[in-house]
Amino acid sequence: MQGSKTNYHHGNLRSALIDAAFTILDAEGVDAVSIRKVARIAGVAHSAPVNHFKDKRTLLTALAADVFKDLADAVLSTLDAADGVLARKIHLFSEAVMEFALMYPHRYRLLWRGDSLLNEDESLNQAMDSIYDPLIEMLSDSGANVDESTESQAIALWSLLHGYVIMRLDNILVAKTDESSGEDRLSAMINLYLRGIGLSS
Amino acid sequence: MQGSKTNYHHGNLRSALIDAAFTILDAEGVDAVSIRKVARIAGVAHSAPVNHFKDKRTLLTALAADVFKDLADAVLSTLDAADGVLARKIHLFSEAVMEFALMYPHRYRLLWRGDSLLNEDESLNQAMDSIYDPLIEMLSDSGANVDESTESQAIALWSLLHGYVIMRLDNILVAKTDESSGEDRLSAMINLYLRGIGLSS
DNA sequence: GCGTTATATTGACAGTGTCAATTTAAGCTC
DNA sequence: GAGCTTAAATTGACACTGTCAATATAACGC
Repeated sequence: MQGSKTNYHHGNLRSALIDAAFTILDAEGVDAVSIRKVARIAGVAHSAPVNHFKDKRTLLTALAADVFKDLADAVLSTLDAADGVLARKIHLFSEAVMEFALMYPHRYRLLWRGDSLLNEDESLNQAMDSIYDPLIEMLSDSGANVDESTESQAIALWSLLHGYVIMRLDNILVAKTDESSGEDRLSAMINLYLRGIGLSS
Repeated sequence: MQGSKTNYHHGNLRSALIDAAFTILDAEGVDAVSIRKVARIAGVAHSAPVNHFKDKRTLLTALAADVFKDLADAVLSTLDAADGVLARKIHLFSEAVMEFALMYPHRYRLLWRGDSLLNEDESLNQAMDSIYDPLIEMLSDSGANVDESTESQAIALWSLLHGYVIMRLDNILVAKTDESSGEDRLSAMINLYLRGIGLSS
């Protein structure tokens, strides 16, 4: 996605900054990501990043867009390996999102920090669509026979899934009742969803 | 909940600090809440709050606990006004949460900033239970006849609801497809849920 | 009234985001 | 290649921030 090796003063500082930001993000969380720390890791002056990200918000937004794209890649590659059965695909979709969130909890959290991001940013919205569009497509050539529109079904799945995932990450409610197998509970919730859209049981 | 009028140096600084924090929170969001600003509004020195909240996390956690309690109050008072039909109660429950979130978006967001809160804090968990327990109770003497446990049903509802609400607040996905009536879409999603737990259609 | 303790102040420290002025280097035109 | 233009990076400053230590002050129990 980035350019060549070493063209300018630094090379391609932009991607170096993003790499550094991800390192901090993964290790210490969103609030620990600071422009100056990122610059320090990349080995440039504290104000160098301004040429590539005018703001902290802009930096975080770029990160979030990358995360959305990575999440989409992870999820979609899982779906490819599935047979054609919709219910099965939905289960795989959900498990893939969950797996990603557990692997990169801070990256996943960043996606939902709407108050720290430029929600109108075009490349962010494009990255979100890279998940949403396939989801819509998956649901639209389905056997689901209910009057809710496909969009509603997609939003419902995404809502249910995200709500559960974030509660797992924060250990809210879930941990109390669910000492053992989170996978099973996720699966049960997806079955509830499937019944809701009129698929199997 | 707080004590008398003016006992100590300031009176009851603790609640004054919380009031100030809510003022900032509502106006500018979670990230704008700072200990020093809160102290300034309350008219005390910048280090005075340390006696009541040793940390910024501690302050935010106290805020979140208050918000959970307020949300519980709002939701439960709505439920009281309902007849005994479970499906109706679930709709009202959801609408009440949505309404609260739209009225106090930044307060609602704070509830889900797990990485800025002391998730183990006892009074925070107690405040969460003040919503969760009635929800469990509501679902348990239900006519829902499905093998998922009541806890799973509660978690599913809460997940679905929160996921949808936060997407509305961030204008993710929802706004794209849903220019007009968010209320209707919420209602449709709850119907999906009701069908999922085996209630009506 | 006196000591103890809770509460508030003051001052300092390192760190932050952002801006303005400046230097450096790359790219382009002739 | 020389010279100009512009992008990229540096430096220094400003007003903030959270946190800590040392100090002062007022309330309370006795």
